[in-house]
Amino acid sequence: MATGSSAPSAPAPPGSGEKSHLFNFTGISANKAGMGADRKLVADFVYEKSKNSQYTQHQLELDAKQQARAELVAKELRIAEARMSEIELLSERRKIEAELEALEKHRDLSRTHCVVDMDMFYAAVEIRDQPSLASKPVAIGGLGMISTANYVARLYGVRAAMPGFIAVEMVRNPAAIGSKMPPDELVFITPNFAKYTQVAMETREIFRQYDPHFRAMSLDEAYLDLTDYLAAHGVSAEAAVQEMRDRVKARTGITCSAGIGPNRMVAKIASDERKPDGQSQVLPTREAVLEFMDRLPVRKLPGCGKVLENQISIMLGVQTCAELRAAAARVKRAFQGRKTCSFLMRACLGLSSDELAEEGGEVGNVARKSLSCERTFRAESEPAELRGRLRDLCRQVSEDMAASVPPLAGRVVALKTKASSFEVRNKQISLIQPVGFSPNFGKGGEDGREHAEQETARVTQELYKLLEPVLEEQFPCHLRLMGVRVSSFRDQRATLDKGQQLISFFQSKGSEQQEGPSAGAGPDNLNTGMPKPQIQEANVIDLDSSQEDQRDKSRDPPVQSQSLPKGCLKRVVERLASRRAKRIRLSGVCCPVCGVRVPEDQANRHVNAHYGDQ
Amino acid sequence: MATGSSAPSAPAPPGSGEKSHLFNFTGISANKAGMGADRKLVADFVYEKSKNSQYTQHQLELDAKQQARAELVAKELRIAEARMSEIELLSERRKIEAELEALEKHRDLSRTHCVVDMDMFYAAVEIRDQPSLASKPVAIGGLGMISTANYVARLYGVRAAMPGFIAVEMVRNPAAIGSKMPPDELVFITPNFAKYTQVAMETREIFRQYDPHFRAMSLDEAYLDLTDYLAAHGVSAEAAVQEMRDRVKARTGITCSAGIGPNRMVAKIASDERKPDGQSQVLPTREAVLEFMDRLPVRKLPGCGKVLENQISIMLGVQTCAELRAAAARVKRAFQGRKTCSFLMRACLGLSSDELAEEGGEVGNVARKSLSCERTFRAESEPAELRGRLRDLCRQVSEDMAASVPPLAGRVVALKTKASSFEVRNKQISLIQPVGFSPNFGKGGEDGREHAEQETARVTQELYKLLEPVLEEQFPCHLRLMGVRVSSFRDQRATLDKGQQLISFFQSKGSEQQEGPSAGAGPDNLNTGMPKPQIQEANVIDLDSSQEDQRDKSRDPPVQSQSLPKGCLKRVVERLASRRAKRIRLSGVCCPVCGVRVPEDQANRHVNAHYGDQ
DNA sequence: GAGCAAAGT
DNA sequence: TACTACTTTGCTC
DNA sequence: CTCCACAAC
DNA sequence: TACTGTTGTGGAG
Ligand SMILES: Nc1ncnc2c1ncn2[C@H]1C[C@H](O)[C@@H](COP(=O)(O)OP(=O)(O)OP(=O)(O)O)O1
Ligand SMILES: Nc1ncnc2c1ncn2[C@H]1C[C@H](O)[C@@H](COP(=O)(O)OP(=O)(O)OP(=O)(O)O)O1
Ligand SMILES: [Mg+2]
Ligand SMILES: [Mg+2]
Ligand SMILES: [Mg+2]
Ligand SMILES: [Mg+2]
Repeated sequence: MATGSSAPSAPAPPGSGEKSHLFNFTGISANKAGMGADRKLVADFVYEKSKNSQYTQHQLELDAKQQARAELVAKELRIAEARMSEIELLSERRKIEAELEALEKHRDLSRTHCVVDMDMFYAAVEIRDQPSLASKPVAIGGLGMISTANYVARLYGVRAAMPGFIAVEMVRNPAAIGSKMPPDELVFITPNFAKYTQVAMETREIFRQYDPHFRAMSLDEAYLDLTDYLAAHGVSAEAAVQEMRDRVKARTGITCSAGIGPNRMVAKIASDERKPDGQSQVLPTREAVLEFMDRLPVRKLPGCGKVLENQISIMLGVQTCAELRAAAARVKRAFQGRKTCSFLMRACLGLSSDELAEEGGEVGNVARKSLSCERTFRAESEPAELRGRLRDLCRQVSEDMAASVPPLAGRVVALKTKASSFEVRNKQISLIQPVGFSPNFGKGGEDGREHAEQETARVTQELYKLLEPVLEEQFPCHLRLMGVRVSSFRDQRATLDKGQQLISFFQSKGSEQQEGPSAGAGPDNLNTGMPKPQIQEANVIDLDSSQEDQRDKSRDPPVQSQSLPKGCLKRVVERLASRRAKRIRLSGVCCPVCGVRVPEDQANRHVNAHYGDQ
Repeated sequence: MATGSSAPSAPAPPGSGEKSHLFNFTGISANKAGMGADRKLVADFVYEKSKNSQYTQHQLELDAKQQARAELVAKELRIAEARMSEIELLSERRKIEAELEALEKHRDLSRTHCVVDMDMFYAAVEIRDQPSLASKPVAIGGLGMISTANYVARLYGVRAAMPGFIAVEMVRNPAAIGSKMPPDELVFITPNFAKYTQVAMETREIFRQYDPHFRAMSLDEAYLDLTDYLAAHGVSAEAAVQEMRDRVKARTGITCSAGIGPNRMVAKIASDERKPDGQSQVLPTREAVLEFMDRLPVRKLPGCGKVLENQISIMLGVQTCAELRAAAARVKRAFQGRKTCSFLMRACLGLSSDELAEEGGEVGNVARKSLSCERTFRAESEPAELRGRLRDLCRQVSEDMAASVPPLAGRVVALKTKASSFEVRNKQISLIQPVGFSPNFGKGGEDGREHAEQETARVTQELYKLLEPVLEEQFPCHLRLMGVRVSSFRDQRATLDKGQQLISFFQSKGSEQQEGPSAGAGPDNLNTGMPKPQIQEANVIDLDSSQEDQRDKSRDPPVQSQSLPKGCLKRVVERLASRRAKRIRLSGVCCPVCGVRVPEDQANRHVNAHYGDQ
């Protein structure tokens, strides 16, 4: 099925009438698309709607680069394979089989994992609060960007991460994208993050009863190890999960879907199988797992995004996990030396890690590693204007650092810029002395408020003084985005809102890393494009693994939400947060973003404040 | 038509089955109600829905007090009249007629005033941006409170200042309030103040071309003196206003209505006559004006709210302006010594002031006299919690003061509280040295950001230190609202978002004030309830008037918006604002709330920030 | 001047 | 669960 | 360590 | 007019 024929090494000519086949893979790919609208037609539609935009121009360049690399590797692979003798091929095959068997030995089918994921989460909350919307196409977001859409809108091809103005046209003209829906008007709802957080906290109360150590991956998604619960209660996983989902629905009025499997990755993928309000189980046998995996498009593997999917397709001619497994030898050759290699090998066998490496944070919470704030705006050249925005970002970051528990101080500060051409740059500064707050900051109880604000102003200023010269270097420039980021925290303990990065979450440690450079090592950073780690159970193979400490595998209480815009609103709340944080005795709920306890009636406002204005 | 029979001096028994007739006048009264729903049924419905709430309990107490006072005065009036001899009556009548004639002499019909008021403003903007809402009942606000509603919703009885949860039920059950609309679901939209401000600024660009000195009374309302324009262009008022309205519609996509009359009050009332997308003119003849006024319910007079309306009804048995004029003698007796007296006398003759007393602010802008921030929350007793909220309010006020141009400093600081019983208290502190910012604050240009933030923190702290003890005095308490206000500004020049208070706007100076106590002076503060000033043209009678300087009557450029919630969001924006304010050279638009220039793409966010989160 | 209530958006 | 936010004015004590 | 790109929600 | 915001990871230089 490999395509890779005419490879335009230069950026595809924009506006050259026919759309670039490259842009194609930027659009909606095999994965979640489905339902009502034709993937290709949607991609075409989106492309047509923004053919001549800066955004598209930039995307085309990225795509072309990826495509060229993929095709080059594909070519090299073909050449290398052509060169290989039968003996070499046989030996390789045997080696691969041995490796797969080795992996197989560590397959753990003894535990029962479950992934719960709310259905069309933001949209569901809004529709719950305004049921008359249920029958209409609804998008959460605005004309600029959509965060999610209800299933009606999805029938028109509307998706998360789709610009709203395009979605509008799709709903008005369903025929153009192969949808049989009648023309309609897309209803937009500005996100109300506070509400979603509130709902999320309610769901987590329930999850906790099935696994006190569950991990929340985002506001709408949780990972549970049900093994102990099932043993203790003597119920089937199916029944327990059904009950849990019923309780979520009863408590929040919102449906969720769940996947049950012998490890988190399988459970995660399974959670998507019966998506709206359903659950599905992959039985804990090797056969069931492999059968389940085999029919999956590789894109379904968490960590396999559109770029890797395209690489696999172009380089290996592979679409499904079954094909991937069959092509294990080529995978090795194509991705050798990269984590992607063992990731793919393990993933297509349905293997993943089950441990909860609670690196850092509180009692098992995941430690935050960076904190940032960025904003898109109408492209701007005026230095004074840009400086003003930079200062706003610094203040925001400062306030967020102050509101963290414990307050943060970091040794790396970075400025992110995006030009009106969509070109992104990051410039970072490493410091000897961290910038930020002392660990005792915020302990001032009733008083010390003034001190807190002065400190925040101080950190704002320090960040600004550090980054303003960095910005200065960019002039003249025409920017549409700036962002400020702090990392390398002095104190590891600050908990993050979400639990780990899901990929390494599935893979824990172990990597593929250089087994010696191989075929795929194309020019420059060819083959670069994908970072996916590997799967890795509690008992993992770990070929290389020059990793850190392993610590106790105790699972831990969740509490958190998800990476969300911390926008303007955040401020008000943030302050409330930092203040509230000082007297935990107060009633209220824990904000999953900043971990701070806020009074219930403030919860909405509070969490909203973590998000952007827009 | 006088009612006043059974006068329950004690608060009406709550939940005593039948609703109190007192609560009746708390509800929607004669004025704008109309359309689709039966006033009384709506009032009943609302009452039934919240019969036993703290809110209603509190309202009933207020109503009972007013009702008792009104009935007492009515009784005294009746007694006094019964005592009067025929001669006394005749002499009084002659005196009154002389007074009316005196007022009449100063009637000015030479100028052409116009009031433009956007139709269902907030709702119109939202519907413009989502036209599919046009046919549905839409409310701006939430379950707690509605700011406005579209005309569809109004057919169900939904109104501004109505709690959302009641509106929901009205739309679901239209029959209950005498509406013939089919049951439906009310669509709620969270206000997006930034957008409304943007639209308002666009309308004002147009208004300015018809009267460079026009006054903006709110985001959606402007007062123009068209005299010069009409003379210069030789067009009729009707044509000019029609053209202006067309331009507003073309520019903003939103309709407005307008009233044309010989003075502002008449124009204002007229603007409501053909409300959706219409205009009406009251010709500049005494006869036309009187005919227009005569048929008006007194409630239509701006400044005559539900309490005064009720007083007039109970005390005078008067409903319309015609009756009011005929009852001039009783008006005098009932309201003598109060500004209400001359207000009513002048108003029912269709007289009002035309001058623009630009007291204070910039070149003709209206000077702000106070600045405040208040928040409602779930009733709370915990001192620590309340202190935290107090500090937030102080910070908000501090930031607003900093963002004002020029930055503010005030000599009076006040704490407002509302108990869970809805009882409101205000406690103020007068200072020798004003608290706030030096007039040069914010001149720091590119640098001085840090200083600005430290100063803001300083003022926050000063406000808090002043008010925290005041709060302390209230403990123990159970509060549902707190507010912080600063007034008595050192510097008069800070411009306000709206132009004058519309009542005194109609009356300029002149007052009725004590001509010696008369009949109505009941017990305590009987007769208290109404503040309305009088009407008063450029050539006004002004019986007493121990007023201040008169200054030049030059009209002045408007620029501003309206009193809006400055809520949490405000913060982010506010800061942007204050910063931006320092370099006015930048492109962008002027924020009507804080007067600051912000880049266009930030306008929405900016203005939104002035408003509450909710 | 302090405090409350009414009024407007 | 759920009755606003902001500003000005009038009046009383 | 710096920077970019990719991935996820 | 209008293509996000936050965090983490992998890989290359
Ligand atoms: N690209 C994005 N940008 C911003 N927010 C996002 C994005 N994708 C998802 N979100 C937010 C909105 C979603 O409701 C929420 C959960 O994401 P996700 O579970 O992937 O989809 P979903 O819950 O909306 O629908 P589904 O029914 O497919 O799960 O996270
Ligand atoms: N009680 C209130 N509380 C908060 N905001 C209000 C209130 N009343 C009005 N507003 C806001 C929302 C309105 O759209 C805007 C203008 O008010 P107004 O002109 O009186 O009504 P409207 O423009 O919504 O309808 P219309 O003028 O067509 O009767 O001010
Ligand atoms: Mg989901
Ligand atoms: Mg999810
Ligand atoms: Mg209006
Ligand atoms: Mg108005």
